[in-house]
Amino acid sequence: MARKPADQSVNKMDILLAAADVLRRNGYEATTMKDIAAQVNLTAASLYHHFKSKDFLLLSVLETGLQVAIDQMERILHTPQPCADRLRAMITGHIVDVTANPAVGAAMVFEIRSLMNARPGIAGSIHSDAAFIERRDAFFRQRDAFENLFRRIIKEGIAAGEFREVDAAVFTRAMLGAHNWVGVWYRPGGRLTGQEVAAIMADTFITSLTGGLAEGQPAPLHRAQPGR
Amino acid sequence: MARKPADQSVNKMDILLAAADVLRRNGYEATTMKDIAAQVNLTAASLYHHFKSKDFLLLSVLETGLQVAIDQMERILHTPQPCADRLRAMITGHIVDVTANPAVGAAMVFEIRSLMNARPGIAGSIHSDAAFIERRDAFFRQRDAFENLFRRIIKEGIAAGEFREVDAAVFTRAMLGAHNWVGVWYRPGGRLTGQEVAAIMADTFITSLTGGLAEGQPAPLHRAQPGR
DNA sequence: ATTATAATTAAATTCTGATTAGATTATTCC
DNA sequence: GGAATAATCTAATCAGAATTTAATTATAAT
Repeated sequence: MARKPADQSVNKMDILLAAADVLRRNGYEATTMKDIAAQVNLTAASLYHHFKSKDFLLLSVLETGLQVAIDQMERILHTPQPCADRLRAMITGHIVDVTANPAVGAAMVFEIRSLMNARPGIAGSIHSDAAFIERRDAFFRQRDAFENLFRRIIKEGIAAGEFREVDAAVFTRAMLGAHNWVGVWYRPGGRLTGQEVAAIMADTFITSLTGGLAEGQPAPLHRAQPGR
Repeated sequence: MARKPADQSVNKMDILLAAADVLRRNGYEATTMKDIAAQVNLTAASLYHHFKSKDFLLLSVLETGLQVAIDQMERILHTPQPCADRLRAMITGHIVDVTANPAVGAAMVFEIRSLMNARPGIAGSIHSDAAFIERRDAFFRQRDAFENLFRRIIKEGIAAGEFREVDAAVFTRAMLGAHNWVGVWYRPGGRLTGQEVAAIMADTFITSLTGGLAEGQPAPLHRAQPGR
């Protein structure tokens, strides 16, 4: 046919990564197409060759980030280890992802709402586009599925007697809130690596579930000295 | 002097609450002065009688929300109870606040970045206003102070032997991430009340620190059955 | 009642930013 | 080399939004 990805051309993935980065800094509404374009040495108009609209671009960023995370979790989940070990792997996997690419991680936290509000017809987005709504809803289903992966293994661990009885829904959200927040405060090159942060966080939640008594990494416990 | 708060007039606090609500739904950039004004039956122009600019309005929303939280924490903190009990009170206090007013809670999560980016001179905000920068920086100092309240009591608990040794910085952020996230998913009238959510969350983190062995609420623990 | 001022408004101003239209340039296939 | 198409650009278009200005209305104190 014609022109291939060459020197001056960028592909969609380049744009998505650049967009994620700009989004992390500025947020969806404050990010202009020009900002994103500048990041990959294009003009705003050029972006419309790759994406139908700003909304679709955002959606693509989020879809990509989420899919990576889900794939990884699924892989871990179907492993024949104790629940605690699998959960530990899931937590560290997720957090390492987030620290490796804080832009996407932060977008996942902050831009969800913009996506929800990208209502067709309503001032702002002009998508009478059923296509958009459909893809957006699919994204939200995926996100729920992601949350469910965690919820499920917690329930499994409780059923197996590995974990104490907790409210799986709230516990899961506490975890995911903590994970998501990492994308906000984590800075590469700081005191801790992504791996280290991940290990600490996993320890935090696994200890909460097992009381620090079960298998897994050692979780040194000072016996409480009642009464301060 | 003249006109007092009467029928048609609204006071600043009315506007702040309304603004928090609109902000939660739309986010800072997507929220127009008109949106906020409509919420209190005013026109956009009227808001400028009460607030110097949109940035100042946002800042006021956040300041108010944070101050409420800090006051409450301080009160709890200077109580002569074991660290675990004080921490529990702090967690539940914070989360009940968030669930009682998810708008402010969510703003605290989502709008922080808009506030950071409200740079004077830079396209968008026109504050060459040193006043704005000063107040904004003061806000960030307050936010750090808030985080420190939690960090401090964790360290105190570790020193007292009540808590196991954790990385206080990361643990604190895990907690606050979980708390903040509540403002995002919590819906009044759902399965759980704010109090219930708060209790579960407090339990989650305190158990992680004490191994469920110390004082405090009972944290039933199924002995792990090693090897699934 | 008069006056001073607080609260509000409608209308104008000015900018920014998403999106479109119409070329232009580069690349591959024949 | 020519045809077809991809990738990009420049220059409009167009709407929405923050802020300003210049009135207008209401209230309290004198």
